[in-house]
Amino acid sequence: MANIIKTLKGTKDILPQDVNMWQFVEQKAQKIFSSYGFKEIRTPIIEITELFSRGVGDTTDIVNKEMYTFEKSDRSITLRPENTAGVVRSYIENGMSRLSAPVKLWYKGPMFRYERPQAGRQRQFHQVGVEMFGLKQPTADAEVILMAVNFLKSLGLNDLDVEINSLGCPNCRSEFKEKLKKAIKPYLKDLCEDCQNRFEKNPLRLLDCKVEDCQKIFAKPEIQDVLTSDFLCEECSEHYTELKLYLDRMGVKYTENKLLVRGLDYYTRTVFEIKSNNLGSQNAVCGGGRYDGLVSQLGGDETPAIGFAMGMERLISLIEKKEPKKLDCYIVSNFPADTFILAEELRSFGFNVEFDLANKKFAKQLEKASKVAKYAVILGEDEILKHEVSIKNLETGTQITVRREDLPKNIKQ
RNA sequence: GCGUCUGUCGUCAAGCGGUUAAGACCUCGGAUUGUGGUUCCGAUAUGCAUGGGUUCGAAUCCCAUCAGACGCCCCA
Repeated sequence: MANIIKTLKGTKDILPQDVNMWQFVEQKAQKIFSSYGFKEIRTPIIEITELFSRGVGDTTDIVNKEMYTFEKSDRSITLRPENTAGVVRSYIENGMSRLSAPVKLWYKGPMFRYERPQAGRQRQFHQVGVEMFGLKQPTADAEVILMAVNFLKSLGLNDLDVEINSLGCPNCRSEFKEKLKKAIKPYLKDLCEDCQNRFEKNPLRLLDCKVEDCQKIFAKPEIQDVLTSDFLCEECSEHYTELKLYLDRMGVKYTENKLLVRGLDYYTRTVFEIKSNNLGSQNAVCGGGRYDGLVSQLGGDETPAIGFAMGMERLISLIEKKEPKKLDCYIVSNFPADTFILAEELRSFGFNVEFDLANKKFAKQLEKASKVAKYAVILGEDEILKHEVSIKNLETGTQITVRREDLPKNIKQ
């Protein structure tokens, strides 16, 4: 056992006994997102590195220190750390701006980030997400948030907190950033190391620092005044107000969190996050927002867009474990040639069927059947001669013998 | 990249310087060559993450490495 090969750090096998949970989430995603007119898209897992440095943002941790990047044929290639950039690339490359707006897309698949694993965080992890292109109206924001909430409800997750905020547009946001920096600057040297970094890189992130001394400084009135000031320009403010109106009318419960700042550079105006109290410190199951500047930044026409991503591992850890399904039938017989034929017949009716390929004893076969199947179909010498089969319901123990052609209608799927 | 804790069979574990390395589950075989899920027997770690060290003696103590869990940063 010493030299067996193991999965890489931060990666996991999804074993057969857990696959049904994944399928459950994927099927719900397919069903709910389709019901809003979203179409699935599958983009490559590897992309040119530039896509992410330009799309996700040079200053983000994701691009700076978390990407799996390698050189191949003089090109720098990267395993996707998220999928918005890839979907935007595809939208532009395939001329989807010529389709009638909105263009609604959803995806699922693995993402890769070189990080230290912890609860709810893997190096290879999986997301389901959606992107909607071409609509600047807050109705789009409302539909996307509503759909996220309904998707989570369909998984049986009802007690999650939805938080929303508006970051404003590039104009009003940069004004706000300057004001904030001006207010904090006098105290800069007293802040923790992380905060000092954030001050330059992303001043909005300063707000959620957990260090007590930093919090004390941020609590000062002159900083609080800036924080609570309404910095949104008229248009952004209207957009945000209208979104809240729709959410209220739809009965979506949310809290406004002025400190909510998504970590990726591309977000504008609406940002939102959906959190659970049962996940440990990585408590967001969903994060998303509007990114009106990204399509043009990646070389497409000016196109407003909004989307979200959810972490599948986090979702699955919150939903109740489901028992894997049993086989419909296990055929018990010591006549393999006849059993092959019977098994194929049953399979053609849509049943899941297995039988013993090792010619084990009758009792052993029945024991196996009771563990893996709902029915044991017994095909012995007597049955073969009379052109019959015996069907044993393994839960109730009752057994009947029927003519062979009547077998399918005596099995409940 | 930093911090804390943890690594004994496929799984869950006892052991805490001298044991033949408990036990349970799973798996396999038998009691039981056409009737299972109950029961009863039996099999399955020359091995304690890996590599060094301390010791007469190490799964037990020390160091390093690797891996896992959780937290920080950041994010889904």
